Amino acid sequence: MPRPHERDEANGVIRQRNEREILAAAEKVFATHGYRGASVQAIAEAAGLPKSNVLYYMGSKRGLYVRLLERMMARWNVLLDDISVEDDPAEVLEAFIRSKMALSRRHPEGSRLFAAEILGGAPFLQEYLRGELRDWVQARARIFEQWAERGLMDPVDPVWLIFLIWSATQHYADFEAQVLGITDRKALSDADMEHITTFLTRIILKGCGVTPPSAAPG
Amino acid sequence: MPRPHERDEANGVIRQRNEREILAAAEKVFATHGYRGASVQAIAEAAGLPKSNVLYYMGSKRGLYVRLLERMMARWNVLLDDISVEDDPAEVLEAFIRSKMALSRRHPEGSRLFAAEILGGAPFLQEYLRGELRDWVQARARIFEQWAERGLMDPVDPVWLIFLIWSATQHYADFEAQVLGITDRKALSDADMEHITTFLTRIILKGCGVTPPSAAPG
DNA sequence: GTCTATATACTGATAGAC
DNA sequence: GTCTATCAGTATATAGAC
Repeated sequence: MPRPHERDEANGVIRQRNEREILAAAEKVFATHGYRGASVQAIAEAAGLPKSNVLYYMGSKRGLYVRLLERMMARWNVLLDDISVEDDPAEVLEAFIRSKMALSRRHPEGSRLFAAEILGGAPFLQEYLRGELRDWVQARARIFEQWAERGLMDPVDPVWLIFLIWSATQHYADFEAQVLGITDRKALSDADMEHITTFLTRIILKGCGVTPPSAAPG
Repeated sequence: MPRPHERDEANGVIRQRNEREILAAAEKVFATHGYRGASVQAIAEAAGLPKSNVLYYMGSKRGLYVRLLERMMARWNVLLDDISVEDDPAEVLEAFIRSKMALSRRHPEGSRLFAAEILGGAPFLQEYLRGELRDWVQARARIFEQWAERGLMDPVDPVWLIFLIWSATQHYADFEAQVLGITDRKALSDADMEHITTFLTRIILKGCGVTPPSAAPG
């Protein structure tokens, strides 16, 4: 009878911790170097484990990468709650900008991993972009159009508006190195992020003719 | 006396053409896979040349990459003409957005190459970001502030405004795969780019309280 | 100037000792 | 479950035939 397997609970704990370490390390390495440029060796070193351990836990480099993409999509999906024509445009747009900024803030490596995947032509995410995400964008776009018909905002192209919000908010994760270099910072503080969120909300809401929430009576 | 070297002009033409092919191919491959992920082999195949030919012309992978980054910075510098407090904010901001969109349009691979470099922490561009580019941003920022003091635009943070314009315009090159997937297009047409430029100009100018050029009397 | 052959290091993945 | 040793394949770069 093998002795080392006796305490399964303990091993489960070790496994959990190692998997967490590997996923965190891999997210960073894939985000920095892209799929091809990332090596299992580099991931293992960042996780403080031998290379074969990483492959033992994750099966393959490809499987690990797909798992990370799916984890990021899941985080993303949390934000994708439905909206209705009856909602207040200002509140919805501000919540949209704010939650997207919070996601970039909480998961900068995941955001960069996603960006690297898109930059490389989205070889693993074609299906997601042309399916789930397209449907989500078009549903929101229809609501924006109805708001414009009701005179609650300018008749701007709703899809370009969504892309504008995405690009403006992702920028602070994806181009962090540029932002920090130019502004002579070592990191963006919570206060910085709050200022940027307020700034973007203000420009975008005013830019598409949405009345701020405070001015709209209940 | 060696014979093959007689016609230097002809060889010069071949060299020029090969170098051009290699640079174009390398820009694409580096943009797609990042520095580490790109292989000289893949670049050579894309250029239709043997691998050692690429290294013969370019010296090393690293040298080729740096040369491409510098070429992109040079293209960029063309846009960096000085502006003055006396200029019209609406005209300057529109020209800024329009020229940046044109650059993304003309050199999408270069734009993605730059994006991949920043995404990976800008290991080759630290100096440029903290020097030349920072100075350029701060000079423009000061002008924007003076415009705000004169009541020509809202007192928004000028640096965040520059980042907003950069992110919104770069998006259509860097995240092209996402834009095409979601909007069910095979490519962005010139008309699309013109619509997007008009859209962004409208939102951003209105968003920061700049009066459009037509409304401002000479 | 151009290309084949090769040197040396590293890649993802696996077999097998413990 | 964990790690060492090793596989075949590919990486950058160069030496040398033509």
